[in-house]
Amino acid sequence: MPELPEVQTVINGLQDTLKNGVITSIECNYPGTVIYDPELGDEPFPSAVKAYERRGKYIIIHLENAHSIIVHLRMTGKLVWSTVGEETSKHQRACILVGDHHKIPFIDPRTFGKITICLTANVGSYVTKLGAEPLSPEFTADYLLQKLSRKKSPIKTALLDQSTVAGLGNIYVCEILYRAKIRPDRDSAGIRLPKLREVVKHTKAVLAEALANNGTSISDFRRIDDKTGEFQNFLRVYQKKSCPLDHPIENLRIAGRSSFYCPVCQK
DNA sequence: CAATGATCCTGTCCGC
DNA sequence: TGCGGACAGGATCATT
Repeated sequence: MPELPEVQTVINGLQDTLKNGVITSIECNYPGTVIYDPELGDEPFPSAVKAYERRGKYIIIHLENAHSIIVHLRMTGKLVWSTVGEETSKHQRACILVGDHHKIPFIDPRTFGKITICLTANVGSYVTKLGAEPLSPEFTADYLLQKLSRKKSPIKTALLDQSTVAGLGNIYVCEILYRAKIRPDRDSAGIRLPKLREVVKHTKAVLAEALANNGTSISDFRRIDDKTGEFQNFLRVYQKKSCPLDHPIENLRIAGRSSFYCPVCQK
């Protein structure tokens, strides 16, 4: 499940491999995976990469010719830097062709991932309703208090909502709430400022640690060279039987999502 | 307007 | 060994 650290890891990989290379075309191998904005101007390819950007879980590749490519990996998507001629995965849903000799297949068994091609000026219309970037100075306890004070949903659900904070998914929210010692089913609005400071502190810490470890590979996530990340080795509650203090972990279903937590450590 | 539930989809795992 | 069913879940859409 690619979340912020995994998405950033993919972008870091693109910066090391694709760099400012020329994208010659993007082929679509599964209906609906590649979306062309109706306002698209001229033929967007070929064009060299100008810059990379991440917003929440979106990978944004800006091209020199004022077009942009927005990639969302959803649950099982991955991009793998490859050489033309390498065999094609049966789960390849699209393919970014680079120069004359390279390709970046978009492999996504569950087919939820999307690649959108649009004018750079229109990127905002696809990357909408996103809250603050959790690693930015904008993400503070005061910011969270303002976002959560009127919410009726549990804290777990509120943190998964991309309009609260952009880039968190199920794994990291479980880990953050464990570190902040908050039960996932607690009422968002009832959490006071000192606790929210803990949430903010641990959010930034967990994401930074995961980033330093190239993300979490629970199932499908892979780096651009198809290697796994390493942060799965440091998870404390997600899919665990017991927490680091040896208390049994429970799994609560909240808003249809599994929520791993320690009933002893989290109140 | 906000919260909830269904939906998309396939590989994997479990029980019988 | 095989089969049916539950499960995994990010974002979007429809419904309450």
